[in-house]
Amino acid sequence: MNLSQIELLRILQETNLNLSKAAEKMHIVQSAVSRQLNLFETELGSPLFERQGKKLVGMTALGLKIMDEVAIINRAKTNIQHIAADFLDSNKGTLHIATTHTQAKYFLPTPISRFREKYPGVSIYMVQASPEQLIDQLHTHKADIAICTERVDLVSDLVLKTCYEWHHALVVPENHPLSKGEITLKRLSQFPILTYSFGYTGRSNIEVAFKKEGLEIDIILAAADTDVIKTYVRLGLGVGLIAGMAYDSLVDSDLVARDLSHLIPSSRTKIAYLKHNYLPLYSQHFIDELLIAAKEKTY
Amino acid sequence: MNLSQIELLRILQETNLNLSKAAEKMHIVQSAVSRQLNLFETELGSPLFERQGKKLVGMTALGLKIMDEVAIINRAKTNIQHIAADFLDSNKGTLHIATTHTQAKYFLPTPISRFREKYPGVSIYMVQASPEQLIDQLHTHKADIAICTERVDLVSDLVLKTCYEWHHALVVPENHPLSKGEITLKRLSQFPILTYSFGYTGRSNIEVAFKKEGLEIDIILAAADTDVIKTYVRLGLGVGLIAGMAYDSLVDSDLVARDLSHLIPSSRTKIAYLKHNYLPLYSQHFIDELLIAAKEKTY
DNA sequence: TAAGGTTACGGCGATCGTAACGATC
DNA sequence: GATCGTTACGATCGCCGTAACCTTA
Repeated sequence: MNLSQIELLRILQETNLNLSKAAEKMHIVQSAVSRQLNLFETELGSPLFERQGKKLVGMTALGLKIMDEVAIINRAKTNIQHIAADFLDSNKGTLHIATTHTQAKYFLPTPISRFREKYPGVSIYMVQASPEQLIDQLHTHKADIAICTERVDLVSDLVLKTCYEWHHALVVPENHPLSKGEITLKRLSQFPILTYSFGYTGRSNIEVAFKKEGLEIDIILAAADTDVIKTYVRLGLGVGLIAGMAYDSLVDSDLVARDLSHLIPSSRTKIAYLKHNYLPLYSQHFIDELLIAAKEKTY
Repeated sequence: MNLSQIELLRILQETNLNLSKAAEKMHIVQSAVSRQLNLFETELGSPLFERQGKKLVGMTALGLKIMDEVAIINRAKTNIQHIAADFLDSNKGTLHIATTHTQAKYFLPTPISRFREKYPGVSIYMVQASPEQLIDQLHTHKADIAICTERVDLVSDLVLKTCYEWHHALVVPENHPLSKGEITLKRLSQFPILTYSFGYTGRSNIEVAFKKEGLEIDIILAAADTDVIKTYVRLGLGVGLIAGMAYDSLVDSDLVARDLSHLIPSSRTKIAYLKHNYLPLYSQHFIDELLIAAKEKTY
């Protein structure tokens, strides 16, 4: 048994049990991969893969049992490499951040630019994704840290830190009836609403609030992106329900924002990363930076 | 990085950082070990060990950080091998049981002989040890399963199963004053006592019981071994406090046993094994056998 | 016939063993 | 001088790549 055989198993999983593609990923020829797999199987004494003819079509019971351990080994192996690299120069490295549009545009700029000043040697990669995909990005090691609001509570192998709490805001054009007077859910529900797509940026809290009161809402536009919402609010299509931090009093001076914290439950934006993954020192400092930035703002 | 380098690190720990002994354990010459260590250190970019001259005298901060991951990899590696071996022939293998004298003599014979009938291909090794050592036996992989009463609750990386609950018994020669009449702690405390060594077989519960009543006891013999206690009870040195299951009405017919369940809190004998270790099927059946035997008896 | 996998064979490189040397107690 | 570790060098064994071959969609 050796580490490349272990890695091979992982890669085979990623490539739908395709030896040729696995060979490509490992930068060796396909025959070598075939041989290594057979060697490993004969060493263990029984096959790890179901075969139809010569093609791999699935894993045997043994294979499945072993894959857990394989994942553990691969993780620990890269952890060792990361720990060592971090130890060598803790100011150098890469940081892959997965997040949604709202966070990327309205929250992250400050902490990221501060972080860049402290760690000019760290290359930052931003991966924008839908909330559902964020966790997957972590699991597939395409991202080290995910920042988002929805759907992160379910998974158990994540470390979660609450970053900040925020409220929704209503945005309407100036002179819109809702720019004045008391706002209630009932009054809100009488206007066509523009807000986030399902699964995005606290959308579920909006659902909950209206449902509780037994009110139907007419969502005529659901976007992943606050800017799209604002654009159509400006065009008069309806009223916008957006995250509080997404209202910029300078740029959006033609819109009126009104706090909805008394109507819609607050949302929590969270930082998530894999429990068993090594995070370099600078990553931990980045998280600190996020938490500091979060404290400075209130939405 | 390769698996033998990872294993080398583990073995170096076990051998007090002695390269020569590590080489011996790995069945290669010492120079090869030296080279592999240097290769690994240069691959990672910084040393893992503190050196005085050429001798290894400790681990660097990096080395210490990495050892956790090393342990994980080694464990997963042997797990894979065990899983495969188990899959190949689940009726063959070895089972190392660590336990104390009392369990070995009075509890284990039945479940072990039943187990041997079902799994004649499994070689059973019994490792007798003091309760303190038992957990260590698990950690050093000298034992797969530990069975004992004391001091197993502290450690977190163990799976614990309560095997059975038992009470202490008093044993005295026939015609001894305590062979008749009501027994109280106070009355007991007036006789010289023979019982288990500290840390053994529910001894701590005895301490607790007397201390609660503010009674001093005069322990004139503390043994790891019930038979020693009985022997000296027979010689009239004092009264014996032993585990209920250690009284055998056939062999010990010259002694009178009296239940102390109303005086001394009951003890729990537990089965312990490492959380992240693969247990072969037969081991799990052995545990089942233990639990069955436990139910059949009452002490 | 293209795509995926196996088997045979030759060559190269990684790693081992021998051995001589250096250091420390 | 005994113990422990490093370095040099030759030999070996493992693993890769090329290539021919097999099988199935």
